[in-house]
Amino acid sequence: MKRIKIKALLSSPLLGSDVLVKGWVRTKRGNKNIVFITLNDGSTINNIQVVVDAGSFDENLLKDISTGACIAVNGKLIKSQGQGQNIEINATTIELYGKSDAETYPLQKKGHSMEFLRENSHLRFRTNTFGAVFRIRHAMAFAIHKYFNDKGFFYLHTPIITGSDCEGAGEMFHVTTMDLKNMPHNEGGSVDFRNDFFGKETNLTVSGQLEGELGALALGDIYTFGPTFRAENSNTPRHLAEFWMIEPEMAFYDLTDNMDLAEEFVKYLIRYALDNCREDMEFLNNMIDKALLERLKFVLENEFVRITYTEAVTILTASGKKWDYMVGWGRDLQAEHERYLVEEHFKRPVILTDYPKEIKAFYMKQNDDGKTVRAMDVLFPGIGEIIGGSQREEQYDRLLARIKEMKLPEKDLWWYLDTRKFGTAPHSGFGLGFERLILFVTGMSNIRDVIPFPRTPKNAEF
RNA sequence: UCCUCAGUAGCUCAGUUGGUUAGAGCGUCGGACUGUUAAUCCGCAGGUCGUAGGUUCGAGUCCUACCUGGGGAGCCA
Repeated sequence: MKRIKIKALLSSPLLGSDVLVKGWVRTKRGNKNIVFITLNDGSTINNIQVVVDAGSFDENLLKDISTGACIAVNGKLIKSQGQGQNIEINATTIELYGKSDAETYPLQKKGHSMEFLRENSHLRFRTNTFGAVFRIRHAMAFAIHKYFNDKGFFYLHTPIITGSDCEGAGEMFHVTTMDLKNMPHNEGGSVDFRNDFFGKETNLTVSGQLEGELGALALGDIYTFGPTFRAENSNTPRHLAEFWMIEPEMAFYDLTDNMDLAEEFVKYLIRYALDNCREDMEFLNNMIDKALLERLKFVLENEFVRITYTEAVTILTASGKKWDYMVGWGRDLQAEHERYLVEEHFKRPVILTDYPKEIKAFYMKQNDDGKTVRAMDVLFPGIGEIIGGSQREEQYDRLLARIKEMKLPEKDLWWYLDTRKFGTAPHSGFGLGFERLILFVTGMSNIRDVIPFPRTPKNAEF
């Protein structure tokens, strides 16, 4: 007999038919005569109740069916006599695949703290919350590919090991095959990488953007979606040392096109989650964040506010608020400022544009005022910056001048500069932190709980 | 990295101005119950109080350092 997934079983139940389900026991209760097993197989947040006539089964088998055990149940699908569910399975045979010692199995029937479950990341998939989160995470990954594919974007695989440290996005993890206890040094005292695997210093990528631009300036519209690495000692609920990023890069897009795409893209993903992950979303709305669905619908129904950095500074100055950090043109906006704009002043997502060039990356297109660049940050309530992007500087001379001004290693960027030398084109792009999107969509509050195996300072277990 | 709070039973927590044998709920285990819903009821077991020093007649409680975790900040996505 062929196994049926619980999701399929529940969506079109054939009452009276014999079915075979396989899954993990959530709870078991009952007495000498009748036993109820709540079974979940991960296909859906919903469980199927298995009813067992205790007299017709081996006592020891029933004893071994404890929370966490894995079983296969063959039985008849019937209308439930009880209250909590419509259908249930009247067990004919039960095969025990794997026992789960009740004394040592970490997960109880009752709830656990997020911190405890994080220490048990190998088992937390078996909880309702993490089942929901990771099903939604999958759906979002799928929707990202669908959105871009439908729009004619090409998925470009940019390298994970990189030989350049030019993006300036953060501290990098070194990649080497050399003996760490016996690193060769050259006369100046610095490490000699000439005999290393790549013959030069290499790192894990902090962004695929620069390579993405190379693709866009030939294929038109591309996107990357892959892991990125930052060796920053960031200890916050919004940062990971290893996280996934989506970076579209589009030829012939100006900053407005870029903003339009970013807004449409994020709204598409939110709508996809609401339309396709309904039960998981409702569970999270009930158990994790009562305002989740309402907030997501609000974001869908309202346009993002678009203002310039200069306008934001004016608003912040005029607010009369006492800030921990000073507001002033030329200073970067702090979390408290961004939060005020998003959560108090506008009460909706905000896109800030045209930042002072001094606080932004070298590749951003310089405005004619000589002071600002065509940057955009999309700010979300509760999360802060979810997207950072810009129109890129396509003029060779200006880009080179900026590289020199910022004392970046010009010779390492020869391939990047070549795109401006040969058939340059206006283009734009942005980066979306995948886990930050998942945070927003699920209502979870710690980024470590929306990636299966979080990598953070002092933590690489599992 | 900085600020701040916390670390006591498997889990979640209580523990009075420092004072005898450190408590509860849940879970586990044993028992009861013929339809349960994170079942219910009865009972047993379970703790070198994060680690290392120190103060004191006496430390879970006070002090110092370190470790781990939460929240906030910085860096950013």
